[in-house]
Order: sequence, then structure tokens, then C-alpha cells
Amino acid sequence: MQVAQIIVDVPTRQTNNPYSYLIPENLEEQIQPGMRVQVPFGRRRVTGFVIGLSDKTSFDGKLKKISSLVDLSPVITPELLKLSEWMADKTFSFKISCLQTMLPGGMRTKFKKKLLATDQIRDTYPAIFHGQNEIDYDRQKFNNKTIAEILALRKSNQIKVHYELSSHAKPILSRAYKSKLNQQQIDHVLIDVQKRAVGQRRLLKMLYEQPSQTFLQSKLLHEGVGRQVLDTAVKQGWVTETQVRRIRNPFLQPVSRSYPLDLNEDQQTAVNRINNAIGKQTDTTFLLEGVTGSGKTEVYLQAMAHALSIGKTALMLVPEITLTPQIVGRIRSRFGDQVAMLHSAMSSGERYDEWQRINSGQAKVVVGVRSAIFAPLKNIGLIIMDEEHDSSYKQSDTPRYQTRDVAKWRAVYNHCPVVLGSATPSLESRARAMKGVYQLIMLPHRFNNHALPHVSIVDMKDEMAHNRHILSKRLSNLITDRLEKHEQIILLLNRRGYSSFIMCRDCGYVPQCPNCDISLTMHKDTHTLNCHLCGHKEPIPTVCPKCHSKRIRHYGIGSQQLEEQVKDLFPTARVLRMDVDTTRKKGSHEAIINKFGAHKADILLGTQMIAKGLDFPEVTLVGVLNADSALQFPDFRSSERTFQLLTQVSGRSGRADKQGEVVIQTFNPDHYAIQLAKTQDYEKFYHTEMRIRHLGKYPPYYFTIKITGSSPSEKQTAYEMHQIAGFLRRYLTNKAIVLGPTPKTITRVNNRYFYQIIIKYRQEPKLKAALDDVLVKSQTKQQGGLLISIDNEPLDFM
DNA sequence: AGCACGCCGACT
DNA sequence: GTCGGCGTGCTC
Repeated sequence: MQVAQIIVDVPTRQTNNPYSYLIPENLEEQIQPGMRVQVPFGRRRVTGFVIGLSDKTSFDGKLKKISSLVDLSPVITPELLKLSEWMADKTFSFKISCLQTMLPGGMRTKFKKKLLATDQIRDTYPAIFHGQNEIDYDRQKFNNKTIAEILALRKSNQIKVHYELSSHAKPILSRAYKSKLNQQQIDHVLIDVQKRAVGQRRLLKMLYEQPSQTFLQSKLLHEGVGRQVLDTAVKQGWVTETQVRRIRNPFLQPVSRSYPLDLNEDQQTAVNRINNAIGKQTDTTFLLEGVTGSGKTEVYLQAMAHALSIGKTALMLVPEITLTPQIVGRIRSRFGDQVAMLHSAMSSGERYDEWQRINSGQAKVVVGVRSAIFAPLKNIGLIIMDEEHDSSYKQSDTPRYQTRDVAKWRAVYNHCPVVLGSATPSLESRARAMKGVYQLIMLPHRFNNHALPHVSIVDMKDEMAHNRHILSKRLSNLITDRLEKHEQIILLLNRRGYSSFIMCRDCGYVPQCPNCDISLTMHKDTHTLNCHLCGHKEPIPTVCPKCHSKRIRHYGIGSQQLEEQVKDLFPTARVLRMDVDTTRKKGSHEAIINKFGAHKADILLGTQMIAKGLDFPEVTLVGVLNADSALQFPDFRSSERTFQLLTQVSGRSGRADKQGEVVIQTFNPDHYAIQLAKTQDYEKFYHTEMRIRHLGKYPPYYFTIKITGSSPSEKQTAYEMHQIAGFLRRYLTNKAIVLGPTPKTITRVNNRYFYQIIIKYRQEPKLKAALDDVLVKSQTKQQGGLLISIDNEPLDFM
């Protein structure tokens, strides 16, 4: 008898290895690795992934049988199966979590448990059934007494339990009709059809003209063939009714075809080097460092075209907020229907259909965000990561993978190159390029030699002396000037909401979140104070809850208030605001971009999501209102973030034939990140920052690991974390640096206390084993509910 | 994660 | 005695 190795959907340390199951005879032919199945697991039934088939097992107990198949064909390719193993190991996460993240959201299945009343119970229905035969079993909804009752009923066979598989992504099926008659027969039928039966005549005419065509019902309706007519036609035996799968189309507008542009010398060299690697099938990693506007995208497009031309596929990743219709349109205009897009703003149905097009081999080019690195593409010829330094490439919850590493793994597997593109590469990547691990390709010139924007820095300390307004004199003068010239303006303020906090002028009381150690942010549109961490909301008080004073004021300015002030100051200007709060609805992000792009607004203001990837030729002024916002964080990457952000927004100004202007408002005008962003001097920034990283023993000189522990008791958390730190210090070599435990910057979130340990190391062969040990121990002993999570190469130490 | 089992204190 | 709360261990 055949046996299948299965990873069950139970994300715990104890169940993190394959379980063996017998394959029922009727499934033997169909079952393949990479398919999902339903299996009995203890007294429950769960979903599992088949990762292998064999004719024996090392398990010496009695094997259970697979209940049924979830998929008709594999959803995880052999390549991705292997990748999931590596990833679970690398990110200290469960295999099942890795497998699940590889599927588009909507395809993840969950079992719904249902209670079914049997014949024995008919007369004595317990109250919970409400007279119904079947109810959902919801553990949260029932109290302990009811659960005990249910268990008793089940034991005495009065009720049964069954499981229903649910997954919300399903294909859309549309009704369609196909002719059963040939042209001769139609001629014959037509004789008997009355003159006034217009619909029937119309239908028959269409069938006559395209005899082999399958007509969608929606199409027929559009042509004036109604429901009743079709019913008659089926009854008369003229047509057969069938179902056709409709592919949802996530692309809003059709695009016209475009052709490769002429390249300048630098671009041509870049394309040649990449194409050469594609042709030779080497897994080289290129770092494509090009200033903003140097034409990186055209290099990507031509390299992708080369991969396609030799029969391979291509994968291109972009940061979350850069994946706009602009860039997708550009790729689609070059590659047409071969392009599939994967983006979190798409509905789960759209994502499902796009994923199917990739899995079936129809789509040869994939453009998408982080999770698209798991696209089931076969025979990859090129992987591109645009804006490789972007923080959205690191997943912040489990599995905490860095997309760059996954890309590298797939490149090795597929024997293809990876291209990392950026104007401001991460220090890690640039350092690797300097060491020769990556190959550096430079694009030092702007396309058509457009001049870089003129950048000026305004010292807000001086400004505050005579002007209390958020907009400096210089910036507001320039805005007036641009409005007169009918040019566009972008204003960046990295704080959403209306104000950062409110405070009582009399007693100094600041409303805090009841669940977290953070002050609440005022949102004027919803009239609430919101916690940006746990989502808590409460009404804005009119009197101070502590001293009953009415003198409550707000401090710090957020994007909502900026919008208000800009409208006051420039009453004739048309203003658009873009932040998390205005883009929550599907399509609203695109709507704002399209509106601004069509020059239906003069000023676009918003949080950092406006900084990236947008290309508006009419924008000639960019204002950064609080350039220091990132610098205030006590984190080793804050300078890098600030430099990258400022460089990137600056690139938004004056891309076409107009000279751009950038105003950076700051309280730290002398900070090197701000000074070097002014001259867009990446080289100097790189060297300065590397020196600091070297002194502080930070990445890329050291590898890092962050261990976070939390529990409802602060004392408990601190104690357990001390134990762990002590263990690590004893276990690791004396070259490893173990910092902490320290309480996190925001210690309490959602009524749990968070502490962390940071490990810095260069070579530590026993580290992996030590950390696995920490994880195992933390789960076998309950440890008072201490939850441990490990982040390999965290983005920050906060 | 769930679910069962077993131990222990409290209550009819 | 027995009910139920909670810690512990197992699931092919």
C-alpha cells in the first residue's frame, strides 16, 4: 500500500514534521506531491499538504487513511516544496506556515465544524439548535457548560460532528450557449419562427453566422437575446446550455502596444550584461544602481523580453505602494496578455484567477509585491526586484522572510540571474557588491540628461522664531509661485491622523490607550481618538477627565490637519490627500493617482506612500515637512531610511523638461543623512554610514537576530527572557554579542508586555541549534504564557 | 490548535 | 462523592 507524507495544518512545534497516511485505492492514481488533502488528526479533521509519496513509513503505529483530496492538481510545485523546507529552517517558522504563505490568500482553506442532530435526539432538541437540524460549532460562542453538554450528546450518539471545507476564492462560472444546429437546419427552423419573435430570429442569425461559437449569456443579453428566448431555444433543442469559467480581469484599462526604446550607452551595457547571464543560465546577482530617472525600468523590460525570447519566464517584484497602474500598464503594453499581476489590493477572486493563469503556464511574466516571489512560475529566466532597499520586502510577521533571500534561492534553483535595482541600495546589498558577491552595474546619468532637482534645506529652529506655521516661508512662497504657473506640488508629511496627541493645558493630562503604552492620535473626520497599534477608538473628550478643565488642545500636526491648513492658506488650490485613511477602499489609491496625474488637482499631500514610484511630469515642487520623523526613532537604520526617503521624494520633482525644486524642512539641518540627500550623494552616504555601522557593530558587518518575548505579566516576561539570555551567553562563543533583555520601546501592546534580546554575531555555528532549543523549551513548558518569536535579520531593533 | 485525560479543591 | 477548573501531553 502507498503511503503519503503530509504536513498537517496545525502550526505548532510538536507537529512541525510530516505525518504518514495511507492512500485509499481510489486516490492512488490521482494523488501527487503538492496537493492538499483532508486527513483525520486525533479526533479532528484537518487540511494537510502532501510533500512526498513512498511505499513505506518509519512510523510504527497504525496508519490512518487520507479522507479526500482538496485539489485536483498540485498547488505547490516541486520547487516550492523544497523552498518551504529551507524557508521554515531559515526563518524559525513552521513548515505549514511557509506552505500556506505560498498560496494566494483566498485559497487557504479552513474547516468549519458543524453539529448535526441525529434521529435519536428529535424530540429533545437542546436549546442551542434553535429548532434547526444543523448548526455551526463556534467555540467562542458557547460557554463551558454548553460545551460539556455537546460533548455528552456526542458521546451518546445523539449528535454528530461533521466538517465542511471552506475557501472563499472560487472560479466564476457563467452560463453560455452553443448551437446544436448546422446552417441548413437553422434555415429550416427559421421557416416556422414567427416574424414577431424578434429575439429568436436574432439568436438564430447569430448561430448561423458563427456556428461553432460558444456565446456567453451576458453577450447574448447585450445583443438583445433575453432570458425567455434562451429558455425556448434550449427547449426547442436549438442550443445547449454550458458553463464557462470567466477569468476576472484585474486590469482596469486596456493598453496599447509599446516597443523597446532606444537605450543610452549605460543602459545598453546593463542589458548586455544581464542578457548574457540569462543566456548562460548563471545565478549571478546584479545590483543595478541608477539615479532616479536613469531608465532602470527600460533595462528591466528589455532583459525580461530576452528571457521570454529564449522560452523562459520572468518575475518582477516591486514594493507594495509602487505597484500602480502606471508601472503595470507599462509592462503590459510590452508583453500583453502574458502578464499576470499579484497585488494585495486586488480582490481574493482576482488574485486566485491570476494565480491560476500562472500555475497553468498561461502567464509568462509576473509582476507583483513581496508575496509574488512564491508565484508558481516554471522555468524562470530572470528575477527582478525593483527598489530592492524597500522595507516592504521583509515580512513583518511569521514567516519573517526577506524576499531578497528567497529570490536568491529560486535563482539558484532555476539557474537564472537576479537583478536588484535601486537608486539608494541597502547597505547590505551595496557592501556585497563591493566584496564581489554581487555584480555592480551603474546607471549614473539621468535619461536624456535631465538636470537633478535643486534642493534647499530650511532650518525649522530659525523658522519657528518668526513663523509658527507648519509651512516655512520659503515653501509657501514657492507653492504660490507654482500655483500661478499651473504646475503641480507634492507635500510629504510622515504622520497620519489630525494631530499626534491631545493634552490638557491645565494639568498636562494626555489620553493614553488603555491597552498599550502609547498616547492616542486624534482623528477629526471620525471624531475619535485612535490607537495606531491595537485599533482602540474612543470619543474625543471635551473636558479633561482628570481635572475637568475645558482647555484641551492638540499638538503635533498630521496629514488631516495639514490638508485643512493648506486649504486655508491656498483657497483656490485643488488639494488631494493620500494616506492609509483615504486609500483604505479598493481602487481609491488608483483614483487619487489618476486624478492627480490628469492634473485635476494642484497639490498632492500625504504620508510616505506618495514618495515612491510615482511619475508626474507636471510636478516641479516637492516639500518634505518633517524630514526628521524617521531620525527620531532610536534605531540603527534611521539614517538610512531618512536618506532613502529624501532621495526618493526628491526624484519626484521635475522629471520632464522642467527644472524641479525640493524643499526639506528639518530641525536637524546638519545631520549627514539630510545634507547628503541634498546633493543626492549616495557614495558619500554609503561610506559615512558604513563607518558608523562598523563602529556600532551593526549590519552589514554583523549578522543579527532579534528574540521577542511577551506575556500578560511584565515580571514573568522579564524573568523568562533573562533565563533565555543567560542560556545563550553560556552556549554561544564569547565573540557573539547578546544584548538584553530590554523592554521594547513600546513595552505594553494589547495588554501584553514585550521584551527583546538582540544577538549580533559573525560566525556562530551553534546558534541555530541554540535558538531551536529556546523555541522547543518555550513551548513544552507553558512558562506562564510566554510567547517567543525569532526574527532573523530584523529590519529594526525596536 | 483542539481535544482528552488526570489531578485537585470546592460544594451538594 | 462529584463537578469543574486548569496543567500536560498527543495527534500518522
